[in-house]
Amino acid sequence: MDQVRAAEEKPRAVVRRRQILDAAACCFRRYGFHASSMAQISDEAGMSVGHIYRYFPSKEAIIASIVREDANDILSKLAELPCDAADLRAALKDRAELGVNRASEPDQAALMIEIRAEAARNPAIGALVREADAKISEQLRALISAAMGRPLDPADLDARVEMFHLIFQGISLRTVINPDIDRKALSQLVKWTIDAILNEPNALKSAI
Amino acid sequence: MDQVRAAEEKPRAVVRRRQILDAAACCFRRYGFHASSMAQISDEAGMSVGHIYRYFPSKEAIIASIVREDANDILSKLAELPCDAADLRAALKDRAELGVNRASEPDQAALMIEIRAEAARNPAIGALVREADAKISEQLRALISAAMGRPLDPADLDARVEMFHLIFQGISLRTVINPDIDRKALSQLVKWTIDAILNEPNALKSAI
Amino acid sequence: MDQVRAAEEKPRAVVRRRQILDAAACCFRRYGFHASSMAQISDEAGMSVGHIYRYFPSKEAIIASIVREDANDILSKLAELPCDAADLRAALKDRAELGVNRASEPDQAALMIEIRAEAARNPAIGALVREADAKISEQLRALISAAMGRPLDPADLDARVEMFHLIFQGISLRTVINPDIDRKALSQLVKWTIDAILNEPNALKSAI
Amino acid sequence: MDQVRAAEEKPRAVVRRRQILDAAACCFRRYGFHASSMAQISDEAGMSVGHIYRYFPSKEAIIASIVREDANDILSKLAELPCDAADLRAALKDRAELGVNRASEPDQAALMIEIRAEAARNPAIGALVREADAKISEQLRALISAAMGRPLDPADLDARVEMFHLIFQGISLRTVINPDIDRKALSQLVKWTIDAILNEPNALKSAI
DNA sequence: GATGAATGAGTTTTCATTCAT
DNA sequence: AATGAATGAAAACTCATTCAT
Repeated sequence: MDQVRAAEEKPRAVVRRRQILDAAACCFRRYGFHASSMAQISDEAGMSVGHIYRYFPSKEAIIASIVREDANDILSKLAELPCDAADLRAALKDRAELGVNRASEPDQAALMIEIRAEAARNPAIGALVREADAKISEQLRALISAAMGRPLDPADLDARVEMFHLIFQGISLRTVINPDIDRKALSQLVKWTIDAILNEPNALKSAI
Repeated sequence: MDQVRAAEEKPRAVVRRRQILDAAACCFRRYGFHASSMAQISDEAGMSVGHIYRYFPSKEAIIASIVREDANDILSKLAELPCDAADLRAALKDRAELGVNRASEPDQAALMIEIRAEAARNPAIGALVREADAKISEQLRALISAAMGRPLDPADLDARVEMFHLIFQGISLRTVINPDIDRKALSQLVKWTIDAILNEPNALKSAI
Repeated sequence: MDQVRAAEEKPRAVVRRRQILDAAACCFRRYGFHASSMAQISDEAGMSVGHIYRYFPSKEAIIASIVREDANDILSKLAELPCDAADLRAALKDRAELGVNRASEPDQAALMIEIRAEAARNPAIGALVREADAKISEQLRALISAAMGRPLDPADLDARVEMFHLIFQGISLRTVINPDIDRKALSQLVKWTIDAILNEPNALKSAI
Repeated sequence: MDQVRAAEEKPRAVVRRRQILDAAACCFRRYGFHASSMAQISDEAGMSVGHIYRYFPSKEAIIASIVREDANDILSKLAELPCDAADLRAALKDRAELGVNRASEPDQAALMIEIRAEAARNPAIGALVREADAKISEQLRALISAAMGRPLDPADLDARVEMFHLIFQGISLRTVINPDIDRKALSQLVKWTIDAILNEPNALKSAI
């Protein structure tokens, strides 16, 4: 019986946490972090306010969890890319379309901007986002280095990494303001941009 | 003395409004729209809370004013660009560096993301931002068309316009998370990207 | 224990609402609707300000509840009167004394005038009071018709109904200004007045 | 020149006070005492807020002035009645129609109820209203005694005086709630009521 | 485990009143 | 005499959080 319990006990909590996170994400997307009240979240989660506090010590902790999940999501997507240089460049561009589509999903976009805006003002969330970003950047550094097939000056490499971040987060940002972009055309432009980022020889020298 | 007065009397209100807008922008950058209380703004403005309401009917009206000023700022920058196609392409790239520097100013960046996050949930602010965006897009459509020297499919042109928005707003977005980007390298990457956006023939056909 | 609970659980909210309404009525009588702050009401109710808002969505909703209760109170008093014409005329006059006593209770009087003053300017409360009044008037029309034993011109009947309203509400009004009226003498005058209202043949023709 | 001044100086202030009182009465009728702001009054009076304070030390002082004027108005109307008993009874009933019409003027009615409601809560205004009422009551006592042609027990007389107050103030009260009363029919009923008040022998004995 | 009643500090906004000009 | 800029205390209302049941 203890085994049955052990097998159920933990999932119970996991399920509850999921309910809460989904409900919260839903509210946050619609109203933003500050305009979503715990009462709204508990309504959406089908759970009492007080009960949420058994699973999360505060509203901010819910936000933090959502930020972490969002980062892990991206990381797992990046981990699916091949590691050998030959396929990588093609794979990166092939994936561009998927990336564009994901970044321009209204739900994804709304949450992205809400998270970044919160990171700008709330140091705790800011640290979390930066930490998550650093992990993604590390992956991107490896991918870009491999795709370009030669070592880059660190600052140059970092700038190219930023360009990757920038493009996909920028798409989400734009989606919030203008949801009617032609995704096909945008994907093509993103591919050309990736080409530019991966092909040009030296961003630092040329810049002078 | 009446003349001195006449020259100062009207500005009095203008000066007050400026004080308030500057104080508010300062608070908004640091804490966001919702975490900035009218009390904080009035402290920062060196003015009583009640007095702010002589100049703005609500907190939202202050936000709206700041949004409008931000848009006008960009529009006036775009208006400085030459209109003849010959210089335009070069000018656009020359201006890229200025644009990157502006977009990566921490103050500018923080306000940009705050405004967009607010636009995502507050319909009134959303409409204002979209309206301002539309004006900027119109300018950009003319500039890109002129620089490319030939007509583009409207959806294709719009996508290229979005790429311009996306890059500069994306830079602000990234600045909030990672303020230490090498601006020189980033400027060079942006120039290459602008080249890609202005040179490639047809984003819609290739995309198929 | 569940039964005990079931018997107490629902009343909990009812008890709370009562506490709030009683506290509010008390404040309203003493200071009026607008000079009674939610803080005062919550003090009087022995409850936090925020908690009141679990039971009433706004201060105006509290006022509306009190207005409704006041009207229901009068209606239930009228419903106790006999329906057959024979007893009615006597009953109306017998009840006059009770009516006078009720209308000249200082608490009742203060609330009555506060409600009417509010109805004069607040359209929502005005509608509520008129609606409640209409119900009472309907009752009074039936009672007067029955007591007079013959049909009256509608405008004539309505005027007599208004005289009933006027007398009892007027007593409350006067009580607020002059609480020391001799209730016995006043009751007698009211009885004579009711006689006048119920006996005279035709108010419209004579008026010409 | 001093004489000219003296003849103008005082009127200037008098005119200003009038402007303020008229504007205030207008606002008070529409929004009530508490919902009328000094800014609204000053707008209506075509005068700056600060300037009003040259003529009235506070908002309450304006209210007090209006209350006093209202009372004087009624007193001067009563003073017009004949003093000899023969005509008086007829005059009182003749005047009933005028009284009914005045009391049911919406403007008059709105102010009357606002004043009484304020008197119920604000001791200073309460005292003022009672004082004014006392003067009117004194007049009414004389008129009723004269009209009845014989001495009444003081409490009896006072009750009849109250009935007079009650009827006309009650009409104002009802007008606020139901402005569509048939004034002709109401006047007739009021005349019958006045008959009842002036004819019946002894309110105190009969009441036992 | 689960509820939701209860708190009170905090929010935006209004307004009578003062006072320098 | 006249203005209206300026104040700040108070209002209605919200909400994250706690805790008895």
